[in-house]
Amino acid sequence: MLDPKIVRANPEDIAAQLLKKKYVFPVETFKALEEQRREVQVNTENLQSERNTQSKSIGKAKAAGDDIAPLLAQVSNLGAQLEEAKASLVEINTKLDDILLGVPNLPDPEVPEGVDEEDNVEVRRWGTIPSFDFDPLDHIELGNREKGMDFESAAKITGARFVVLRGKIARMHRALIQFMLDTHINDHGYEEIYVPYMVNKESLMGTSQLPKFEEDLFKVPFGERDYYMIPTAEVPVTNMVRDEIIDEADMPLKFTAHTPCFRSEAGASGRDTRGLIRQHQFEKVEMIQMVKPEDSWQALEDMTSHAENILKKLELPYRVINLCGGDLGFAAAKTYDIEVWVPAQDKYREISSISNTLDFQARRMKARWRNSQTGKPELLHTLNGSGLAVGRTLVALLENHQNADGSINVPVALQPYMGGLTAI
RNA sequence: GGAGGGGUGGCUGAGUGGCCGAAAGCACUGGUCUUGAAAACCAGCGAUUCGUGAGGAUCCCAGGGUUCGAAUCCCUGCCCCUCCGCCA
Repeated sequence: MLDPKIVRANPEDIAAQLLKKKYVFPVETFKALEEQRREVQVNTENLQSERNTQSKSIGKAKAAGDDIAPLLAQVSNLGAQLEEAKASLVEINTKLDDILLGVPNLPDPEVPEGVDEEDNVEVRRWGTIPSFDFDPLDHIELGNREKGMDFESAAKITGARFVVLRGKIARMHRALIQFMLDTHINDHGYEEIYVPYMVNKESLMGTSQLPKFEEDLFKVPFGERDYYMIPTAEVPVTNMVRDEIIDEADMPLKFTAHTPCFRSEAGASGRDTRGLIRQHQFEKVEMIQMVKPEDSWQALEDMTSHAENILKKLELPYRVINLCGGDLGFAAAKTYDIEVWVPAQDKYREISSISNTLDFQARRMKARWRNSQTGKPELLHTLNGSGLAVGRTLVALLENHQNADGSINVPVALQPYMGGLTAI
């Protein structure tokens, strides 16, 4: 959520900045509501103040043994007025909250102008795109060898956009997870964390998947309320600091977690229907940092390099792009996507997304740290990034490292996790 | 699933329907003392919000209710703890 104080002070300016994200902020509605709010709030607080003093004097009179009947008569209609005022204040505040909760984060000035992925700006490339002296297969064909990748069974067991992995492919999938976690823990200084795969509404509000993007989530009814399957580890891990005040000495918090991710892909029917690219359930190793505000931009660069490092070790060619305003996510002020080369599609595909949300999520979550300079709690900054999406990494690995006979070379860094195998 | 006990400031922990935004301790900040530090002593120290300011409002798990007045009484939910049962 944006700082309501800043929005109030300059609604036009905020609206102009949000335009870069292709979001139209309802300036006039907001201003009108704000004006009403101010008026009704002052009135309500005056009534409350009046009631408080009256009640206090009743208490004193009673203690002194005086007759309180006339005093009671004085306050008799105060209650009804107050109730009315409170009710309309709640109504106005609800409307204002609805607006503010639906407003995306402001894009950073460094974010390029643009509408969609066409306008994203490439920052750098790494690696050499492989050239094959045979007809390379796609990951589905490669996975079919020895029934390593079985979409039919998954469709029977569950439905479309699920997969069954078997044998060496399943092992490689697991090896990738272990490799990524170990690298983040040992080389990049993250703490491993295991978290629930279902979360409550409050957590999703905190990281801002709710209230706007409920249709992207799998909901699980439980008793009187609902749980939701996590769409990313960002949700449970970031919410660790919800309603907390972190000691400055404990900053920054750097967590890495492996979790499955569940997405309804509601708006993507017909896209990437074949193969492992877009599934309802996929594994991801996530990096999360909670940092002091002055450190968050450096943290974004660090996290991006951490994700890149995984790809380098796996010998997979990639490029880093700076997302344009129109392609930027709801909570992000700036996002780097990392795209890996997918030979069968003859293009780069997203395999990681690293975002700085500044204090946007922290404000929703009331996640703060105690500034030792001021002694006061202040909002911290949260960042999240994939390091990496495991299913897509498997795709890239199979396709980029394939041989003419359909075997797959195992990159050196991954071999210890594959029992020393150099190829499968 | 059954039976009990709890949820109070950064932490621990008192709290009678009005004198409670809340005792006390710890932690923290400033000062005295000290070559410096520790200890001791003195002082300060919750958050959010409205207002230029004085000051006002709100917050004692959450949401309702009773009352002129609720941290305190009642109801519902959530969470935690103890015992019993069941169980990966």
